[in-house]
Amino acid sequence: MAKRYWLMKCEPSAYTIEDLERDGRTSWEGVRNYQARNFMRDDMHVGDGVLFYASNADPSGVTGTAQIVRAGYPDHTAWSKGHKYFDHAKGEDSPVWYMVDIGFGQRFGATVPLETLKATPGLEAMAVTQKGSRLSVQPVTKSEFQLVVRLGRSR
DNA sequence: GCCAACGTTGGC
DNA sequence: GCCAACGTTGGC
Repeated sequence: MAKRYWLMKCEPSAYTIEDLERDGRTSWEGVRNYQARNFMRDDMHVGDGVLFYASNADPSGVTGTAQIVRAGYPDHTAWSKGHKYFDHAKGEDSPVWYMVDIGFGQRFGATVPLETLKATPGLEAMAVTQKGSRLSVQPVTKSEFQLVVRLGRSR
């Protein structure tokens, strides 16, 4: 299985690359979008690379990297009553929502801002640089991943 | 905080 | 199956 690459968004008020550096690894629960769910359930594999993207941040952008350390498994928070991600329509017998675990990779010296991503040749096709793109889990190519890492390391 | 763009829901 | 209404996302 060839290694794949992903970009995952999170608001800093929920979780940051600094949190991941401290924790070492974390579970990526709470995704309630079918397209993102499909990527996590079907296409993510241990060892895949992840660009960690801070949304609604100042500035928004890629703050570091991670890797998949556990492939897709049912998101139990969807059927935990009272949990903030509880989804009453779904039962434990037929999981609808999935999550993965990610491990810390590296923290960039500074955020690679969205503005920079948009202005960098070779990154034009990234979903995150498209207007109106809201997908919180999205595939990126190997060259896009490597380009962003290079931008991050030089900061 | 504003608001445009998007995804989902539900009436018909 | 259409589409208006609604809730959410996320840049600014």
